[in-house]
Amino acid sequence: MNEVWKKFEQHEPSHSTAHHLMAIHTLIEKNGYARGVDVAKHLNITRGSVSLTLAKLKEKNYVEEDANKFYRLTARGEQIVRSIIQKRLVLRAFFRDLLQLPEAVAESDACKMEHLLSDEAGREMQLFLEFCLSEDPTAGAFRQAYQRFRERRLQEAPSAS
Amino acid sequence: MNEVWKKFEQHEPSHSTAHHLMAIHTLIEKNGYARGVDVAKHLNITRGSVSLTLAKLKEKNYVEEDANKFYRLTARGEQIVRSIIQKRLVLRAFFRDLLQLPEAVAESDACKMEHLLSDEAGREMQLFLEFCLSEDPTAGAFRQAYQRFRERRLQEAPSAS
DNA sequence: TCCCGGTGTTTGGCTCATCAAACGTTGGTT
DNA sequence: AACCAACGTTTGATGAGCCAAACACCGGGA
Repeated sequence: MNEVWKKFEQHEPSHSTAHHLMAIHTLIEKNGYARGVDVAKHLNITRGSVSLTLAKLKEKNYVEEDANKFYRLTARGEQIVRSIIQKRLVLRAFFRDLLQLPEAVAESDACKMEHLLSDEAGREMQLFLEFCLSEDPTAGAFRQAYQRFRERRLQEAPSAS
Repeated sequence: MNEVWKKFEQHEPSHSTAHHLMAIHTLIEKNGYARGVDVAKHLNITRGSVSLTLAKLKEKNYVEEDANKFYRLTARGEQIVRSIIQKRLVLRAFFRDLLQLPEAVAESDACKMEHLLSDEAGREMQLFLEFCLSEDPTAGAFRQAYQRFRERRLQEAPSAS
């Protein structure tokens, strides 16, 4: 009956894959290189685990390593990282700036979902957010009206499910 | 450095757990009962797998079974199901009605994320959606303005990342 | 030169969630 | 009473990801 739910497990990239690729990207941005031990420290897991995981990601053609075991992202890896970064930013902004959730919650929710959001949804969400937070007077009026609506609601029912 | 990302794996409930509980709920709603084989068919997995998984969920006090092996949700299980249903509905409506994504994409994205969204985010999202889709004139104007904004954007750049 | 610290790899083990297949139990038919 | 079909359970296996610990390499002091 239900077929959609199974796609979750096979979802490419997995949460782990996503964060390994993101780690390499971030480390190269920051330090100019990314070795296994750097990835391990960044993700707070062991070198052994990183070694195994990155070997698989190498086979899948997401990452490469040079003669000195320094990791690089392939074009495919870069593409995935770009798409995840876009979704993370959009999700975080949505949660924080539109829904007014605390920074930490916005961050955590965005991190949990960033790799699962479809490309289409990522695009549409960005468009939507762009308009919502724009200087457009309608958008501004909307934000103010929502603000009032929300406060009224929270006063009426401080904790309704 | 990064500590948030690890919460994903330990996230309670897991995707699998969520769908087992949802299956029991749905089947009882529809048929009045839920046996192992019903859950298996509904989730499209084997009876063996269901047997093992539900044994664990019984230990975690999410489900119970009566003398005839008919499953029921405990109060804790019910609570989780309610929270997931709420998030699924909110997410689906957000994707479909606000972002105007195709039904199938909205459904699939909602299913992937429903169990990961925090309660706070679920609540705020529902509030936001309620206002956006309400009869409030400001909300109506906003929807129209966004519609125009979106179409303008899609004409300008039919496929920009 | 010898050794040690930092790094990568390998191995054995663990949990979760799945499968296939064998096995057990039970209730209804004949 | 005998049997079969439906159902639950158990077992051995798989694949992802993780850990700890042992092993392997390599380069820079002393």
